Amino acid sequence: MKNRRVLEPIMQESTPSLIAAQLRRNIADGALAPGTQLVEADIAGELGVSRGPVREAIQRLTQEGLLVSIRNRGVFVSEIDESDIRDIYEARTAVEKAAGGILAQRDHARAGAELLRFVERMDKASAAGDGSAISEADMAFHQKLVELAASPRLSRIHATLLTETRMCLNRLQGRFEDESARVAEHRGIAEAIRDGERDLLMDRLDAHKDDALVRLLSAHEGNKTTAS
Amino acid sequence: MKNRRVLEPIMQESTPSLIAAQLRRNIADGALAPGTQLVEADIAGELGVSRGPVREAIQRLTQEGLLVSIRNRGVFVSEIDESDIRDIYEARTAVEKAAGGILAQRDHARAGAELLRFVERMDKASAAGDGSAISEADMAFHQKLVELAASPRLSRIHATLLTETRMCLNRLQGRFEDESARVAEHRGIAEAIRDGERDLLMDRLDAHKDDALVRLLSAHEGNKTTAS
DNA sequence: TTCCGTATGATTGTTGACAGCGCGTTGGCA
DNA sequence: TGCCAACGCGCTGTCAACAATCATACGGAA
Repeated sequence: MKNRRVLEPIMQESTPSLIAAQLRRNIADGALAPGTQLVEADIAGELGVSRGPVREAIQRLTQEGLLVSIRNRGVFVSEIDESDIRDIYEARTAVEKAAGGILAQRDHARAGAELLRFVERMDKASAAGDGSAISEADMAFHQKLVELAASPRLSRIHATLLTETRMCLNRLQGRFEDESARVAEHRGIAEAIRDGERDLLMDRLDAHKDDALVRLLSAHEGNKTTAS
Repeated sequence: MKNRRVLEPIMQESTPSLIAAQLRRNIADGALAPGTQLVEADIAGELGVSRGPVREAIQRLTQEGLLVSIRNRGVFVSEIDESDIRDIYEARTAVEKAAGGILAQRDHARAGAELLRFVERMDKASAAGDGSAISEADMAFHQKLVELAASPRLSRIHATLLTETRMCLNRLQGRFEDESARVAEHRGIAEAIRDGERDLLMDRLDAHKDDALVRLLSAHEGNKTTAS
């Protein structure tokens, strides 16, 4: 049986996966604010399914750390405090350094070139002044970086951390001052990979983390009053 | 189902958690061999609970990567091939390097001293020729290393990777040749942390990974016939 | 003999209902 | 007025039953 064209993998996503994806998106982009309570029955009714699949989806997000569940009370969207922001970026950088290390010692050139294309996208978005497009390309850059390392576990871990990062970024809401610097950082990372400069890459990834933390934490300080 | 336990510490752990822990232990120590099918109804009957909690526990382990679920077919204990072993150790080392980096720049001395205690335990077990005790202390060392970094996310990720490591180690089953070298490696890592020698620590963690991979992959080669 | 269609059995996916726990509120009492 | 206890409500935890789906085995036709 020979198919000249790929007949579409026709893999229907399971119901809980679909629900989880939808909830995850809503949490990531801030539609569901931190602290919000999610009620299984309400969501089930809203989606037209039973509580079972909803429960399963919620359980999944709980394990990802996006929700916290209190027995016999309810599940709530996780609140993110300053130490969480640090933790997220620490963990994310750890994963990206590992991925970068793998890339630096095989496939430098191709991976670097691929990543530079994402930097171009960021650059265009920056020139157009489209803040959300910059963030989008930013996320895509980091995701691609890890994806290129072809490590299932690193990819899975990173995906989780990336949605948490999105939650962090919602606090900034477009008030970036130095977007050109942000683009330059990514270009530096991509170039270090392209050239196989392992040590330089590690330094730049660490610096990228530190810069992001400075930006986020100062902003967090400013938003403190609205956090209650 | 009624719980007739009287005056236990309080059964605050949820039922699915207990089931998941039990299954996880059985998978980690090889009681449930890779490829084994788990049937919800059977487990439920065996434990005297309904399929609901069992399903939730299975779903949790699936997300951890210990089980693979095929729709309408069943869930099976994950098979681990050579690339998985590499991936597990790559990811685990990434986490431990991050944790080590945090420790090296604050709390060197205390953390190093604490870890050296675990090295002592390994040493004693090695002297006694107790293979499983060595592995136990080995795991405990790595867990403690990450725990000391006080990063919730790194800890959670690491815990998952550690159970997968246990699955890998089941293939060796006590045929270690150079256990003294194994102990020495851990001592070297602990000392590098104690002294705040960041670069040295990173090198030693990488070396530890490479050594483990050599051991495991050669053993894996030998076990290939039993893998069908 | 080989291939296709069908029947059957097993297992997961989904549903609605019931029970238990904790919080908030209300009512009574000092 | 202030405090305590009992009550009710909302929600999750758990359960048993039903539906959907896939793998396998079997039987018949080319």
